[in-house]
Amino acid sequence: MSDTKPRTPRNTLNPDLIVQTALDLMEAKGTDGFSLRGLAGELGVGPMALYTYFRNKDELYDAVRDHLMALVPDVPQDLPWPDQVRFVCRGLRALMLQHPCLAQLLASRPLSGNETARVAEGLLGVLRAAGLEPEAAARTHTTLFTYVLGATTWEIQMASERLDPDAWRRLRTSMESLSAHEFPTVVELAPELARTTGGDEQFDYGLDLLLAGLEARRPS
Amino acid sequence: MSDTKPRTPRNTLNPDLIVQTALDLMEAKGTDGFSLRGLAGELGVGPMALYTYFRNKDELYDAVRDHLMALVPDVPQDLPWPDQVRFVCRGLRALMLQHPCLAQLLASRPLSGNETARVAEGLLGVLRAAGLEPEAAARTHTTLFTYVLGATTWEIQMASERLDPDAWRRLRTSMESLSAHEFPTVVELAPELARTTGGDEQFDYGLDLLLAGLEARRPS
DNA sequence: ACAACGTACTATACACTGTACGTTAAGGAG
DNA sequence: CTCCTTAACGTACAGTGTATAGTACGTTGT
Repeated sequence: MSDTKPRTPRNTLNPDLIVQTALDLMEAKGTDGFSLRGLAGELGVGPMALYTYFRNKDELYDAVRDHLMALVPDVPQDLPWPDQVRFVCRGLRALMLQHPCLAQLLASRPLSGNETARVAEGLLGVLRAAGLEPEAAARTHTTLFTYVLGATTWEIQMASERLDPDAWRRLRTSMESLSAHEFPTVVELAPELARTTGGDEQFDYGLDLLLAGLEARRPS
Repeated sequence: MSDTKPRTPRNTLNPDLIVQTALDLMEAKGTDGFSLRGLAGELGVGPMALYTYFRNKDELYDAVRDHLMALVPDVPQDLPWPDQVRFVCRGLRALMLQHPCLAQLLASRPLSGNETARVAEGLLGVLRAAGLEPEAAARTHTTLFTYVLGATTWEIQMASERLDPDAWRRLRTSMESLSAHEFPTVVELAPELARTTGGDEQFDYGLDLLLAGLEARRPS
């Protein structure tokens, strides 16, 4: 009977549960709205309980990132190598679009963890099998990764801007207030720029450019 | 005599002074260490004084971004167009490396402001003059911009990781602890990956890939 | 069976953050 | 001189991550 204190029972927490709940929260309330206190509250636990499993917020972020990277599918082996490259890059982009927090997690922390290594292994293996020398394979891998990162980060950023009607209208008016005399090309291409910001076609356009450059470079 | 309160005299503040001081602070203490209170303190003023000139922190960020974009040089007119593209992209990257906060400012806010438009005008003009159709010019502009953004953001991120010897060593050991059986290519290419992360050569490699793809695509 | 121990969690506290709200005084206009 | 706009102020609020110390539980050794 001794109702000393309604202490939460032990072993209610574990890393996987924390990571999964953190991920859910990030998607529900946005990456910036995520906080350790909010996460602890969701788990029915004091904020400091999380420090039993993660040394700090950044380490939790790393765990969430690796948890997400596990969802990048493996490369199919029965495709020409440029299509394999497309498969990996599109898969990573699709995952970033589905989990916008992944973009920030990838951009703000170094790559580490087994699942991240698995994705790198897939792409690097494709490039090596395509006949690229070690240095070219490494450079190409970094190029492709940073392109996917930049393009998709930008896409997510623009999409989230469109969601806030106030910010979106202010952006439109600031665009329209540009001097057509000072910036003729920007004003002329404004519709195209707005239309080509984001979307599968835009992403594939840049990706194909990189692949075309790769093929043009190799004797093959 | 009435020494009521040592109020700071009026008109000590103006937008340019605030922006310049904010920029100095961001470079001195890092983008994350920057705070409105710190900025106000540096200016010898209460935190709320800043709200006379900027509606919130984001608007101040926008002003700092545009202030920095003014430092991107204009495109020289007497060059072949691929070199003009290189000039703009390298110029933007150089500025981002010199002012690391610019990377975050570009990635986290939409593009607006006259100086930002000026840079876009320069690159778009080059692409149009090179014979690209409006849509292709817009797509290429977005591709180039997102590549520069992603590549340079990543470069800055990696460089700052190297500065913290503790984080750097943890990254090395986590790399070395990867199973050579599970990730043979990653382990094999680890030295190349480490060497090709960042640097002018890596940036130009990707940029040249994009330009080669562009030239291969156009009849010319 | 009972005491000891490590561990999982809690409580409190600190030094911060951005900013909403209301106040006050300086400078210019009438 | 008075009035009014406005630049800067002070206070307060609801947050943040996390350092430090304390507490109750489950397991283990005897």
